[in-house]
Order: sequence, then C-alpha cells, then structure tokens
Amino acid sequence: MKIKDIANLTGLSVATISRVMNNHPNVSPETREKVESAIAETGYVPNFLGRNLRVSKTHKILIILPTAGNPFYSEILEAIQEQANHSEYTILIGVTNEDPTLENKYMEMLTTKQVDGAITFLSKYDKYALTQWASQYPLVQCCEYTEGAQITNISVDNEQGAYDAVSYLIRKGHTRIGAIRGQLYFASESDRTAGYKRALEQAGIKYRPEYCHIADYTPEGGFRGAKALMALEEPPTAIFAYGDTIAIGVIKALSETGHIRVGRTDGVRNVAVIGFDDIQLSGMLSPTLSTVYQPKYELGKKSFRLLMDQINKGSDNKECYSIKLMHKLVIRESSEL
Amino acid sequence: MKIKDIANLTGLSVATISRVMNNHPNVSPETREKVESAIAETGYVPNFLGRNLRVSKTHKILIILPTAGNPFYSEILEAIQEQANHSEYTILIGVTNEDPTLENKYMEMLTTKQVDGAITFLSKYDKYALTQWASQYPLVQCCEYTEGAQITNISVDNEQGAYDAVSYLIRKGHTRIGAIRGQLYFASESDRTAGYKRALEQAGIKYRPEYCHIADYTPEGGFRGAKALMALEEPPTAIFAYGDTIAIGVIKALSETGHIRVGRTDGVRNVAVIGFDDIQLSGMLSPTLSTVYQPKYELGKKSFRLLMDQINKGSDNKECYSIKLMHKLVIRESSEL
DNA sequence: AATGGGATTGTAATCGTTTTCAACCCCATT
DNA sequence: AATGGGGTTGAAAACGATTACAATCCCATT
Repeated sequence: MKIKDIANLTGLSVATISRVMNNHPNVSPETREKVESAIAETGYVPNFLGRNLRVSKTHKILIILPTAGNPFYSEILEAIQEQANHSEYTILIGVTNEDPTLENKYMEMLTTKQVDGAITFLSKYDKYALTQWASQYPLVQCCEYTEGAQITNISVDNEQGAYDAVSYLIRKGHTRIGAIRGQLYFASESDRTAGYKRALEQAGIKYRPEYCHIADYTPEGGFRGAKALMALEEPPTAIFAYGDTIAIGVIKALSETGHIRVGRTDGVRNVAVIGFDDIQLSGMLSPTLSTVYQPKYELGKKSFRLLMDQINKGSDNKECYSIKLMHKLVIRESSEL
Repeated sequence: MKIKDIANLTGLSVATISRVMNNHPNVSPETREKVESAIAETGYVPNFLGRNLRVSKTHKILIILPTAGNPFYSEILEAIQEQANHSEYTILIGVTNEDPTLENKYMEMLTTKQVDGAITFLSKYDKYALTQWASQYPLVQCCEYTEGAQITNISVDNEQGAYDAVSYLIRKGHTRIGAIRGQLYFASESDRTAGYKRALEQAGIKYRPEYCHIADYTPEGGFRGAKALMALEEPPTAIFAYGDTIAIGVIKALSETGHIRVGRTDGVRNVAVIGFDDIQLSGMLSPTLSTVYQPKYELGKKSFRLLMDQINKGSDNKECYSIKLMHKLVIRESSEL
C-alpha cells in the first residue's frame, strides 16, 4: 500500500495525495474529503523511508551517553524525552562505555544522515575534530564541554560546585577531606578537582594526593574507594564524591565500618559525605545525602531546544553558545551527623 | 558528495562503487583499490536515506519503555545495547509514561518503516491489536506478556517469584504481610499479586485488602506506601515490594519510623522487607535488600536475539514463543534483622 | 582463428515520497 | 467575447542508493 495505490483508487495523482497528507492548502474540500476517506478505508500510512530521502530529514536525534546505568543521565533523558514528545522528533540513544570506536560510530550517524542532530554527554574529543563536527551538523554538548572546541554546550559550573561543597565541609571544621573521583574521562571531573583544590588552598590546607581516590561512577566504585580511604593510617573525616552514585557506595562502606551511624550515641563523630548531581534517590538513603544539585530537567530541556534551534536554522549556525546553569548546595543529613 | 561523484572521479559507474562499498565479490583488485583510495581521499560516506529506501531497512530497532527512570530497565537496556553494538543495529528508545497515545505512536513507527522491529516492555495492549502487530512486524514483549495475544514474549515467572518471596516471609514466622504494588498497569503485577495470595492461602492466612497498597515504581511511592501501612492499627510485620525501587522507599520509611534499625539492641523486631528485580543498588542499601532476582542481562540479550531472528527470517514468522527465565530469591539483610 | 565461459563492468529500473512547473478550469472583469 | 487570474490538479524530476540484466573483456580450449 503506497501513495500510488491511493492515487489509483481515487483517480487522482500522487501529487494530490501527497498534498492532502501534508495539509497543503490549495486542495479543494471535495478531493480532500475523497482522499481522506480512501486513506481511512485502506489504512494507508506513508513510508518514511521514501519521505526521508526526499526531504533529507530523519526526524530523529541521537543522544550519546557514556553509560546507561547512571540515574543522573536517566533523569536528564526523561526531560529530553518529554520535549521530544511534544515535537515531531524521536530520540535514539547510544551508549559508548568509554569506547572511542563507538564514539566515532555514533558521530558518523550524523554524516550518514541517520539522524538530524545529536546531544553528546562526552567531553574527551579532539577539539579540532569536535569543532569540525559542530560546524557541519547540529550538535550540542550537555553537562560537559571541551576546552578550545567551538560547539554550543550547556552545563553547571563544576569547579564552583565542587568548591562550594568542599568549602562547606571546611567550614564545618573538617581538614582531612577525601575525594572520590572518576577516571578523568570528563572535563567536569577536572573542574571539580580544581574546585576541590581551590577550596583547600584557600583554607590553607595542603592537598594530599593519597586522599584522592579514583573510581568509576557506580556504588561499587564508591564502596571500594571509601574502604580504601578509611584504611589510610590517617583517614579523612569527610569525603566528597564526584557523583551521587559514588556517594551511595561511600555511605554503605562507612556504615559497614562504623564510620557512619544514624542516631549514633557513642560520641564518635561520623564521617561527613557530600555528593554531586542530586539524583532522586539521594533523599532516600540513610542518612539522606547532602549533595550539589544540578538542574537536570533544565539541562535536558535546554539541550533539546538548543539542538532544535540549530536544526531549524539550517547550515548557517556559526554562532556557538556556552551556557552555565545554576547549581545549588543541598544539605541533608550525611554532612551533618 | 554522493556515490555518483565517486563514479565520475574514478571514471567508473555507480554500480561498481556500490559494489565496493558493500564488499561484493567480482570486483577486480585494481578497481577496488582505485575506488577505495578515492573514497579515502574525498571522505565519502554513503547516505543512509537512499540506501534505506532501496533496501527497505532502517537497521534500527525500537525499545518501548514505560518509564525512563527505573534502573531495572536501565540494566536490561544495557544488555540490549551491548548486543546491538555487536550487530549493525542501533537502538532507539521510546518512553510512554503510561500514555496510550504514545504507545500507539511508537507502534506506528513499525508501519511507517521507521524501525525494523521493536521490543516492548508494556503489557496492557488490546490482545487482538497486539496479535495483529506481531503478525505483521518483528516484535517481542520483554518482562511482560499479554494474556491471549499471539506474540513471542520473555519474562520470569512472576507469580512464582512473588510466591517464593512471601512464602519465605511466612516461614520466618510472619503472618501480617503487607504488599506495595503498582497500579495494575502490568501483567507482571497481577501475577505477583496472585503469587502473594497463593502463598497466604496455602499458609491459611487470610488476605487483607488493607495490607495491599498501591504506589508507582519509585522510592517516593514506596516511602508513602510504607508509612501508610505502618499507620494501620495492626501494622504488618513484613512488607513485600513489587520492585526494588519501591523497596528503597520502604526501607527509608521504616528507618524513619524506627521499624528498621541496623544493629538494633532494644530487642524490638525489625519489619522485614523483600523486593523484586535485584537492581544493582540493592546491595548498597542499609540494610541490604532481600529481593527476587530477575536475570536482566539474559532478558535483554535474549529479547534482542529473538527480535533479530524475526527480522532475519522475514515475514513467515508465524510461530511465537513464550519463554520463561529463572528467577531466584536473594536473601540479604532486610528480611533477616 | 573461432568459440565458450568466467570475471568484471555498465545501463537503467527501482524504492516511495515531495515538489517544481506547467496545465487546466472557472469565473469575474473589461 | 476576449482577457486575466486565482484556485486545483497532474506530469515528471528529483532524492541517493542497490541490483537485475545486459554487455564487454580476456583468456583458455578446440
């Protein structure tokens, strides 16, 4: 069942059928009526493969994620989905798991016209290559940015966020502050590390490399990291985790080792924990997690809008924006016990 | 830059270029060489819109999810992604948020040839419509099934899983066992409810409707549910949650009300909790969560394989399979304290 | 030298749409 | 009655690839 069948059925030409399908004006009410009833009868639906080729559009956008498991991304994804549902676009996701081959494979979906644009959550691209991509195709970078690349990106100020968190811990009297970070795969990590160091420095606290532990963004990573930190001969009294998923594991580890006890009565001071992201779960932990809030809904919504702007504007998208959204230090129990 | 440009550049015909691109035999080593270097020089990449139309394939499959936020789905998605990465398919996700309009919109991506097949995680379709879809397009139902519909589906035995969990609680001496379930949007819920009831009945315990609380599959839902159950004049001594995301909130609520205390010394008995799914987080809670394990990796992998089989087999896919994978009761702390 | 056949290449149709341009009809205006 | 113009429609050319079929070439065999 194709457009020609409807044409034959109604005795009209394919052009007219097409016009009806696309709500063009200049088609008489009678023929429109006739075509529509024929379509209804036969259950005809247009073949997008033909249409896509002709108009050179896919009405699909690609979301490139480093990992599928992190609720932080899920929440942003949800916002993007919501926007997409209100548009005529559907979203397609690609997970790279830090495999550069896959990163390229996904990027090539732009050149091969499989998608109209992309939102990437990665940052460790070659800046020249990335600039190149961005100049040719609709592309926005979300939650990250690549130093020196010309591409519109949107994120929070990670340096300041980390600074705020660590400064807060210092103000609470902590001087031995550990950090559990990712593997420097993201620009956000370097920034958070910079903020961490700036806070220490400003307070006159010496930076101790052994307090900086590397993990992946999972509870297990945080769990092992916290165990390692607490095994030092002079363990930290507070831990800053670069992601709430990490913090979950940190809290678990500290609970196991007795360094955190909700409603503790033995007079020992609990180790303080602050995370990053403010995923929905963080209010459900015991103790509830203090963290640096990222406006995930806004990040997702705005990314989508920025991408749409580029897609609709056409190829003269020379101007790139670098947008920072506000973060917020959210104090719950884990830093207060 | 299209295939014709390469043809002109090399003085060959488009057919030959196409043959080189698709690794056809019967193209002489010299011309292949010549074409390949021309491609390398110009950076030509084929336009998939043209190719897709011609071969009538998109090399994309759609995953229809009820929600984006549940880690249970994320983990299955991860498995599907992994499979897809090893194939020439990319996955596309659609989230319905229980909106029937969206469900249909996503299903129509099959008829409009936007995707080659779909894996759905929903179950509340009209069985006739669903059978119709499945007979015409590659389609598998994952984690759910629809009574009376002819469609291959794969899931665990939810009835038995719930039965196992509740029976275990009964064996531990509980007789007042609450349940927090979803809103009957899924077949799996009805099955779990049936299992819950069967276990009670077998033990001679009367089913009490007020012990059955309805929530959505979020920690917040579980939180409110548990609070409600504990507010009854005769509160349950154990709670079976229909999903680990729910159980997270249940544990939080019980911790707050003092019905759960890790390492409790006051002699009061903790309320036991068992969840469902065994998401990665469940080992990171305090207390760690006892739950009914679902083989998420296998569910994802197998779904993908089944879909590929249908896609490759062509339109004579008359036979449908209904596959059950093994669940497993995983006992951790939350049912033992 | 003629024949046959396998390997290689080219021609042109095809996939299902959209869209330009021309053609047509009908009616009001002159 | 001729003209002009708006409103509708159709014919045919795209879009960029794949592929059936025909054509050609080259070489071994007779």
